[in-house]
Amino acid sequence: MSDSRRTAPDLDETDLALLEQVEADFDVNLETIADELDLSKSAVHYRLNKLKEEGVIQGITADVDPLALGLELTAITDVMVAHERGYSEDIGENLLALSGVEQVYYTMGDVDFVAVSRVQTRDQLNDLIDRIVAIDGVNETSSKFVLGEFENDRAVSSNLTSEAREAVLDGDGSS
Amino acid sequence: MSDSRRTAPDLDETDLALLEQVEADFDVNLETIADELDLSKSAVHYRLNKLKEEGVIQGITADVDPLALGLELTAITDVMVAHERGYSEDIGENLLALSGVEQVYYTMGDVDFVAVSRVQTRDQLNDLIDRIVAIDGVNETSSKFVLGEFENDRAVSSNLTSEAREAVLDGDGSS
DNA sequence: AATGAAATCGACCAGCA
DNA sequence: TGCTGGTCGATTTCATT
Repeated sequence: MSDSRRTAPDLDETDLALLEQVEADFDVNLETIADELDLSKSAVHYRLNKLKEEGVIQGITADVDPLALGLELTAITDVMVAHERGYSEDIGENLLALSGVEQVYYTMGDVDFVAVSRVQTRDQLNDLIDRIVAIDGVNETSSKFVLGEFENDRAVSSNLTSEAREAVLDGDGSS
Repeated sequence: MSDSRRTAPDLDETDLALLEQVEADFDVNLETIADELDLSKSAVHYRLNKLKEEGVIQGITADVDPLALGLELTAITDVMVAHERGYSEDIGENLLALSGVEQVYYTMGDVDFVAVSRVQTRDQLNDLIDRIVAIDGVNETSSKFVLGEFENDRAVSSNLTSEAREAVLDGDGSS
């Protein structure tokens, strides 16, 4: 389960602007970013390091196009489990461990888990659903086929409501 | 809608291994990767460039921890729309445009869209759902609260079944 | 597709506001 | 604490094979 970081660091507007930049594209000169933000290269570097150390930036990664690997079929599977025990964590891990499963959410309500999967062929999809059902504790599943995706490029920082932005900037200042 | 690339490039095992590396962590020396793959730095660089040009690598980005921005509440919302027209695309865009919405899937079945959202407070969540319902064409929604996430770090390349790996490596060789 | 050399960029340091 | 400017090592680029 994601259980990242304890300390909520307070960020200023420059940090937010920087995050928006690098969350969209890190494959540029530091100088380009520096110009954009009216900062020196060193200052950008300094802030980036801090953000990494604080865990705000969890990592720098390459984004791979699933279609380029032939993963043309996407499905969303609702998973219902037998509710007796505290096995939720295990079942979540088991779901995620299945190859093809990209993301697993543990949810409140009638549905216990939502899994997003990508595969190449209908056979693989069939097989994957079989493997989900075979997990110990899984009672029932219901899958939706994904016809299209609208993606935000995962831009967390550029996707805040104005209230949310303010709340981020209102650090408690206790550092 | 994601409609990325036309040409399905054929990749070899080195490309796949390289993708797995950089998809997990790009914040390292090229030499580290080169050592890992028994290649020269230049060769690594050459292949990375090719992968970027081919669109296999869509970009290099910083991954920001939503929790660090106070986005502690995640919801998955099923959206049902009025089915008369071909407005699906518009509705998808409208959903994604709402701040707080991170990802939108267009699905087959009883549910037409699935939206994943992140916000800081219950008020923001309430407000977001109101804004979803207010979109023209949206009929009904049903939301699940997310208690936990199991994430694959979005590692597309390291998440292939053995069949899928083989299918990727069986390029048609037409380049 | 891969190499090595030349130009460029980023990481780090000491010092400063 | 956050930033500056400069240095050195690393990376990108390009001509060459």
